[in-house]
Amino acid sequence: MKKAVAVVDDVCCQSVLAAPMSERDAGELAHAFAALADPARLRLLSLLAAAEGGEVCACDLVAPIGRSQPTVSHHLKVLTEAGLVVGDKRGRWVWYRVIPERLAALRAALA
Amino acid sequence: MKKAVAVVDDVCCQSVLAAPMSERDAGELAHAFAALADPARLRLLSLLAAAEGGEVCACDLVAPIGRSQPTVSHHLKVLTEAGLVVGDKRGRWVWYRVIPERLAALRAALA
DNA sequence: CTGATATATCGACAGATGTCAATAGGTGAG
DNA sequence: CTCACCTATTGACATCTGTCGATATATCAG
Repeated sequence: MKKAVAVVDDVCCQSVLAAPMSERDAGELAHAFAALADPARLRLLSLLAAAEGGEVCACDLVAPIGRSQPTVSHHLKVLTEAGLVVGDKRGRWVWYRVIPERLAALRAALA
Repeated sequence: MKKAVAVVDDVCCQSVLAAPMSERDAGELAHAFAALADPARLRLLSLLAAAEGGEVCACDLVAPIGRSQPTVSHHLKVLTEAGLVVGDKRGRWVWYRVIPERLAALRAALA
């Protein structure tokens, strides 16, 4: 039984620069970088990272991003599936926070 | 008169995590990450980085990537416009190499 | 000049992606 | 229970993107 982030756990640790990549590895890493290849998602990440307590209610993410609520929800889903953020449901609200280890893994892939 | 890489020079140095990003900055950074969001381009980067001398003739990049010559040329153009590689024309051939500072800048944006 | 080779560009097309309006699902207040 | 509110999903649509075949451009050999 896989956890939500398990699908991307194995993209963590090899560098693009170390040795020629297989098509499969490159595809997985490309999918991870694709999660960063959108302005709305980068802004969501920066809002979460800069927040006090490290987490923000989804309801407070719609207005700053300047997109509709469904669009923001969509981007949060993409970030979640990429393992970059995680959402915690508390009553009616969902609080999102960055998963720094995942960002570090992508950073390491460029080193 | 701008140089080829000048258009992306200003995406270098701010971190996603430091503070909320503007839509404009996020758009530029997203465009940079988009260059990494393709398996063929990641494989091209890894081939260049792993090569002795740090450079490879474009003619030797087509077969390993498993795409047509026009497709590889297209990806090399995308990487070039993103400032990640540079091509040096020598006679009939073009030798490509990675620009490590540019990769480092993207890495820094995740730190 | 002519032909061969390397690279880039063009045109076309299928598939992926970002966006919104409408709506569904879930939760708490009264 | 009923209503208001937050979040996610669905459906539709325009745009972007990766790919290839065909072709253009450039360079060198003979």
